[in-house]
Amino acid sequence: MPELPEVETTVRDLRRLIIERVIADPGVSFADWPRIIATYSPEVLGQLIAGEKILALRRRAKYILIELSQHKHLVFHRKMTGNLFWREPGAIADRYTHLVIPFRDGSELRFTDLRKFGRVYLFLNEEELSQYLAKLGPEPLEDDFTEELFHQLIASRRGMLKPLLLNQGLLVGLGNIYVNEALFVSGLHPKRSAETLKPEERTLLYHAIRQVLTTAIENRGTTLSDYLDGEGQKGRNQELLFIHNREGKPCRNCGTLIIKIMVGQRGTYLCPNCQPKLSLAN
DNA sequence: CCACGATCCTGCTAGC
DNA sequence: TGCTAGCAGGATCGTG
Repeated sequence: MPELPEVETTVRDLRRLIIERVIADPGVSFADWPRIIATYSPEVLGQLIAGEKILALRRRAKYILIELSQHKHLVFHRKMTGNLFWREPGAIADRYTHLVIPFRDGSELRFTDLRKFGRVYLFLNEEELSQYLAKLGPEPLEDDFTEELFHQLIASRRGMLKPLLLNQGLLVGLGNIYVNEALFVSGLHPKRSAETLKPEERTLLYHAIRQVLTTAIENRGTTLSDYLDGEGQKGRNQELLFIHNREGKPCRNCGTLIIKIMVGQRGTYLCPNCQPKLSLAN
């Protein structure tokens, strides 16, 4: 579930909440599903992070990067239903908690995940970290993600737009919700082959992607059912979605009823009027 | 390069 | 009401 805006919101929250806190010894106080920890056993992870101070938090793609000393990094990916939040000392238990990292002050970092797809990694140095992240494409909201770069990335791709934009090797951060939204905003059909786009259509898509992500961050992310921010609170972008999860409802632009189809095995919402199958001028 | 299916899990709900 | 098939913010791997 969490896509770029949700991960960004969580990172900003946790930055305020856990930087400077020191991890207790041992560094793992609860772990009931060892597979959640991808790189070590719960015991070894607990030893490796014990006594470490939280120095910085960053987001890369949909990963939350927590920097410790000597460039050690705790890295979380929440996949579909994972959440990461900070709790005060003595806070009541959260459902679906599978990993707890205690701080010396008694507060906790809790990783919850209904479906158990989420993962946590510990990388011991910059080298290990960057090697793991090397597979990822550029960040769509960074300054170096120029319109020119986007044109280059997709101009000669023959795949359908929808699965292409979900590919984190091409560009990162988009998931099912925001791809659906961005294609609607740019008036493009999800099954259009990227190579059939005219330059002006690629430009529309470029700006739609950035607009949709930026707006969602301003609204603290989209909570359809499971997503919670760094304090365990819901986002509010779900009220502003144009088409995602709005099958049978009127398009906010033209009133045509929104339909749902499957594209690349993912539920795909679109307005048949605003997103015609072929380009308008052919 | 591209499409498709299976896989990792649990919970909810549409449809019978 | 009760059951069950299918789907849900992701990503990876194998096949053709």
